[in-house]
Amino acid sequence: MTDTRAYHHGDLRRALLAAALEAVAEVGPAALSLRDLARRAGVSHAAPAHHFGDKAGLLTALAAQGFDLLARTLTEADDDLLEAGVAYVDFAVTHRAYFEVMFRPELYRADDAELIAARGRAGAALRSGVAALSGGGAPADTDRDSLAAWSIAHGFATLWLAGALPDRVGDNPREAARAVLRRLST
Amino acid sequence: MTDTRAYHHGDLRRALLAAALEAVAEVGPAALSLRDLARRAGVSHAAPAHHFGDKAGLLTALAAQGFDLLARTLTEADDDLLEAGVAYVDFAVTHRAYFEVMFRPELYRADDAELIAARGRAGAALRSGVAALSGGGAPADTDRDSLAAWSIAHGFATLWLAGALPDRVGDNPREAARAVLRRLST
DNA sequence: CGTGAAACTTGCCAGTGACAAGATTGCGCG
DNA sequence: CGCGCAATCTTGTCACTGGCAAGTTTCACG
Repeated sequence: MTDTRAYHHGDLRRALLAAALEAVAEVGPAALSLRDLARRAGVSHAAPAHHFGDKAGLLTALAAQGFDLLARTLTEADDDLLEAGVAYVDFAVTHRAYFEVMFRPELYRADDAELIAARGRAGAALRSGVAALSGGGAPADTDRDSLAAWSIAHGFATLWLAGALPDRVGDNPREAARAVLRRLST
Repeated sequence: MTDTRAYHHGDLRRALLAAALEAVAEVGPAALSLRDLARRAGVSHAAPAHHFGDKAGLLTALAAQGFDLLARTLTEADDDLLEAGVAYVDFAVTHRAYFEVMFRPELYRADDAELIAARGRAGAALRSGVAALSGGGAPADTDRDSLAAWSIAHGFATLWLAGALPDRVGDNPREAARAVLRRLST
């Protein structure tokens, strides 16, 4: 337990990102306060700016981490498209804070190199899953299929997080998602 | 042209909502500033509070208007499920400001009566469209089908708005949506 | 006409993001 | 070993925001 010393926190960047993840989960990405993060990490109110420049910089780092994690998650379930979709929804629910930042590009620097790379990896994982399933169809078909698969998984996840779905869908996101996602593959 | 007079604007509530719609389109719902709205309407910084209580109150009114508009839009294309889906996506793109507020319940009062009513109307329009198409199936099937249809349309719309879709989908949302939504009905 | 309520204003406070300038520390290089 | 320099962090400040309180103006209705 390396507790907080004066000056040279040692791992401030990571500590701030961890605090940011908590804070986003509590109040959402837009209401995030840099000064609150600083308090949580036990540093002064201007310390975060040194590591991330500004709020957008911090959220950019968070989004990149999120896309990276999503890419790894999707790669694991790559052989089964239905399970990849379920994994996508599960990711959104389990790592809600990441997910909420990732798809709100107006809050971060969408032209960040590291972020673009991580997002590309996630997209590739998705597309390869679709290609594996649809077999040797034309690339244009794969394009449309992956767009459809992504749309339905993303839509369900988003609606779930927004609490917009009717009560009858239950409280088990994986199960509910599986039932809905199945509609695509028939 | 009833220009702004001192005291008793006459139609401040409506003027503020209109200004809010513009402002949301420009900076997003989270970055909305009540004081900016007041300036746009030519009133003092505390005038909005009188009509809406606080920021959440104003966004509640906006969201309710949005759900009402969506319900009417969906009702028009009710007989054709595919076209209803296209209309949903089109609504999101055309009335982006409404759409972005509607599905961010943490920003407004989700228990508002008027809002719940409007949202119910939109949901009913969606469900009736699905029921009409799937014919005399079991209600449980209709449930799942409408969830799937809603998910794919909502997902595509959300991804489109977030700028997350690859460039190859083009710049015509209706056309692109139609291609993707077709995957569901086959 | 006049009175009470509705609509709007001015004034204030705590909190926030961003910036500037200063203090402290550790690391590399002689 | 020690010294200078750059990275890290702090303190101080400014403009802006949301929300509240109290005062002012206007309208509606008896």
